[in-house]
Amino acid sequence: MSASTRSEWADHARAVLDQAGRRKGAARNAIIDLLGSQSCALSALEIEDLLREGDRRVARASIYRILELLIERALITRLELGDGTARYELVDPGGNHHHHLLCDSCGQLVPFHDGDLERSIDRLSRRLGFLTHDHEIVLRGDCSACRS
Amino acid sequence: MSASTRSEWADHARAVLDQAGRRKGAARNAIIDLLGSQSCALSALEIEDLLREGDRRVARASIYRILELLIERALITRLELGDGTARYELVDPGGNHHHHLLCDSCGQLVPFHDGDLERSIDRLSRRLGFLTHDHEIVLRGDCSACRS
DNA sequence: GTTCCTGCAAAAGATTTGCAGTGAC
DNA sequence: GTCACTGCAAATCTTTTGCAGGAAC
Repeated sequence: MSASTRSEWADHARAVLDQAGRRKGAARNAIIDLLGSQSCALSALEIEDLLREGDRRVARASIYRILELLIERALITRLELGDGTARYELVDPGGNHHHHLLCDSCGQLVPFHDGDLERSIDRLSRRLGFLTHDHEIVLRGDCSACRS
Repeated sequence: MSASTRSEWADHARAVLDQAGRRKGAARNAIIDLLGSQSCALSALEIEDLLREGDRRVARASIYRILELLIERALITRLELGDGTARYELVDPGGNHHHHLLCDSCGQLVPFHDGDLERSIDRLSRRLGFLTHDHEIVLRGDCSACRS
C-alpha cells in the first residue's frame, strides 16, 4: 500500500466508524493515526509502546478493544506469525492485500503480493467447494540480504 | 498423510531422538504415540486432555518441553490459526505437507494439498530471492457443508 | 442526561522457568 | 553415579473482562 493510500485509510476508517454511529474517542483516534502511519504489521504491545513514545498513553485494555472494533469493521486484519503474539495490519479500502515473508535470521517481516498465488487460491477454493472469505500466507526462510 | 505413514512417523521420531543421544522418557513416548495416531493438528492443552483420557497423565510443562524438542528436530510443526493457541502437527518424513481450511461457521479444520499452490510458492520464492524453509497457508471461510 | 469510551485493576488463558525427585543408561 | 527427563508450582506474557469515572452528542 502506498503512503498516500495509508493516509487515506485513516480517513476511511474514521468515516466507517462514524457511519456506524460510534463516538469519536481520543484513544481511538490516536490508534487510527498510528496505524495509518505504519507500513508494517504491529502487535498490540508495540502499539502501546509507540503511543507512549509519542507521549500519547493509551490503556492496554483500550488498545485491545479498539483493535477488536477495527477488525469487526474489516478495517484491519489480525495475523499470527508463529511467535505467539498477534499482529494487526491495515486493510486497503481498495481491496488490495499482501502476504508476508519472515526472515528466520534477521526477523525482518517483508510484505509481498503475487497475482499468480492469488489465482491459485481462487482455483483451489472452487475446487474444494469452500467459500473463502480470507486467507493468510506466511513464508519463512532466509531473505536475500541474510543469504549473502 | 496415510495411517501407515503416521504410524511410521512415531518410529521415525524415536529413531531421530535416539540418534541425537536423548534418553527414552515415558512422557515423551506417550506424546509421540498420541501424535502418531492423530491425523489432525492438536493444541498443547488438547494433548494434555487426550492423554489424561487415556489414563496417561503428563505434566503440562513436560508437554511443552517435549513439543519444543520435536519442533527443534523438525518432527512436528507449530501452527497458529488465529485463535491465540498454537497447534502442533506431524511432519511427514517423506516431505509431503498440507495446509488448512478453517470453517468460520463450524470451526472444522480441514487439511488440503494443492500442487498448483506449491508451484506458485516455489516460483514466488525464486522471484523474490528468498530461500523458503517453510510456509503456511490458512484459508478461512465457509465449508461446503455449512454453505448448504 | 444518556450512552459510549476509556483507564485501571483484576482475571483468564497459554506458555515458560526453577527446582527437586525419579529414571535411563 | 551421572545427567537427562519429568512433575509440580510459580512466574511470565498476552489478552479479556468488570467496573467506575469521564467524554461525546
